[in-house]
Amino acid sequence: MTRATKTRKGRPKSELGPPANGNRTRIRARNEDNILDAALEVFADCGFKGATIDQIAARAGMSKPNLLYYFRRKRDLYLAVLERTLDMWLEPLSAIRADGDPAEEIRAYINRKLAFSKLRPTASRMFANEIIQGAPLLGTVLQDGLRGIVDEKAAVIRGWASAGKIADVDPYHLIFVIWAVTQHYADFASQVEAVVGSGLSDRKFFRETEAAIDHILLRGILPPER
Amino acid sequence: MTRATKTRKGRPKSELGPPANGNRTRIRARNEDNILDAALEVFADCGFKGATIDQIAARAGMSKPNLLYYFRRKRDLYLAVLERTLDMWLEPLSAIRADGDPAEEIRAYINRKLAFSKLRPTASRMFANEIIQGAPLLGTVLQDGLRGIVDEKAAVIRGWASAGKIADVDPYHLIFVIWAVTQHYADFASQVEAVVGSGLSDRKFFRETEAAIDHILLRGILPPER
DNA sequence: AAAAATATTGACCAATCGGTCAGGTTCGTT
DNA sequence: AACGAACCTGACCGATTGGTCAATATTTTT
Repeated sequence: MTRATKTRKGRPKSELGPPANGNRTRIRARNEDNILDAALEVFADCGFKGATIDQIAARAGMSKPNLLYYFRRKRDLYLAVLERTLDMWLEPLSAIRADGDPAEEIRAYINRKLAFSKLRPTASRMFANEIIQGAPLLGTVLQDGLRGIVDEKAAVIRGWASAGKIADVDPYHLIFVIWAVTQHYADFASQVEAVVGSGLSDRKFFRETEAAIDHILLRGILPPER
Repeated sequence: MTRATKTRKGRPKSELGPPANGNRTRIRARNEDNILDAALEVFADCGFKGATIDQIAARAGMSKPNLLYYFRRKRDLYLAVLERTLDMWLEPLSAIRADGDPAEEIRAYINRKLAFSKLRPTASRMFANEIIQGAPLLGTVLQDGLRGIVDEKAAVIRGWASAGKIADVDPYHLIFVIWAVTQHYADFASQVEAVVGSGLSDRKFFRETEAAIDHILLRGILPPER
């Protein structure tokens, strides 16, 4: 109340989050990006409840009310971060081509998924956090979209198995195994690091990991000939 | 202040948590058990920060101050739950025998680990939560104990590989792959359920899972002969 | 330049939560 | 019965935190 107390009011009040006109501002685009980047890190490190808006705002270089100006609720921000990376998470699976060489398609899928774990480990960890706790906030969003793609690709893999081009393994379990293994190196990186002292960001270790996974999943553990 | 305000005081005050004499009471044993059971569920579902003492106390059928009477701090309870299941978590690996048949030892290890995921899925999820967030509270406790056993068993596996009894795969990666796959069905159960509609508690699905994992890890994905 | 829209913040609030405390009840022992 | 130890609870407190609001600063538009 420094001076002047007449008629001014800041805004129409009810909807001050989104932009009035349809398209977004330069400043808005930049800030939303910074916020989403910061939120990804903090949510991955602390989980949904553990993360605080203050923490994210500080990391994004702004005040808490300013962050809330762009994302009205913590949950909104959380879901925005997940949606932003969902496509990247699903892309490797989508890229499987039914008309390619089966063994090579699967090997390429494994390697793409591992590359994602290397490139976006925090995104992987954030998904892991959410799913471990039963996907309470992501809910059906992920699962509906997921099931369709998985069913589709499982059919492709089953076709390969029926044609004798790959071993006769259940396609769903094959997909689960690939998910499990490739994501393990991102989600449980702290454990891997504790045991062997390296992570996927180490180029040499990445190549070794890739080779070992490819070998085990494609050729198995049993000796080459008996 | 109903009446009588003379000399009585409840307790010596400073140490009222632990029992005065060495051994524990019947009531204490029962309550601690209930609390640890309840805490495991809640911590697995919500993570450390997300879980509340009230929630755990309610699930254990007692008041919050009463729970705090047995476990003075939330962190104490958290660590107690982890320690209580750590042995079960490590046991399958410890049970690997250097003088057994290599392929059978590894297959048995895989199956023991999967059985743990079936029997104690919440324990697995609680460990997963902790490790994903960098094991901030478990810290070196798990990792020190872990590394020793892993190094030991990795040496055993390496010996088998050198002797040509199994394929020449890096033993550490082999262990990571087995961890990843077997724990996946507990930690990401909600995702598995969303895709195929079943979990390890379904006997038929459990047998299928066991068979698929054994097949992929032992024999690989490539067709049996070319 | 002035008005309008957008961006930013300090101060504040209500709810939640970890933990304390004084006192009361039950249990085991003699 | 009685006495101390163990067990239990309602009430409370301080700190944290998600979210609001009025007011101000900055940018964009006319």
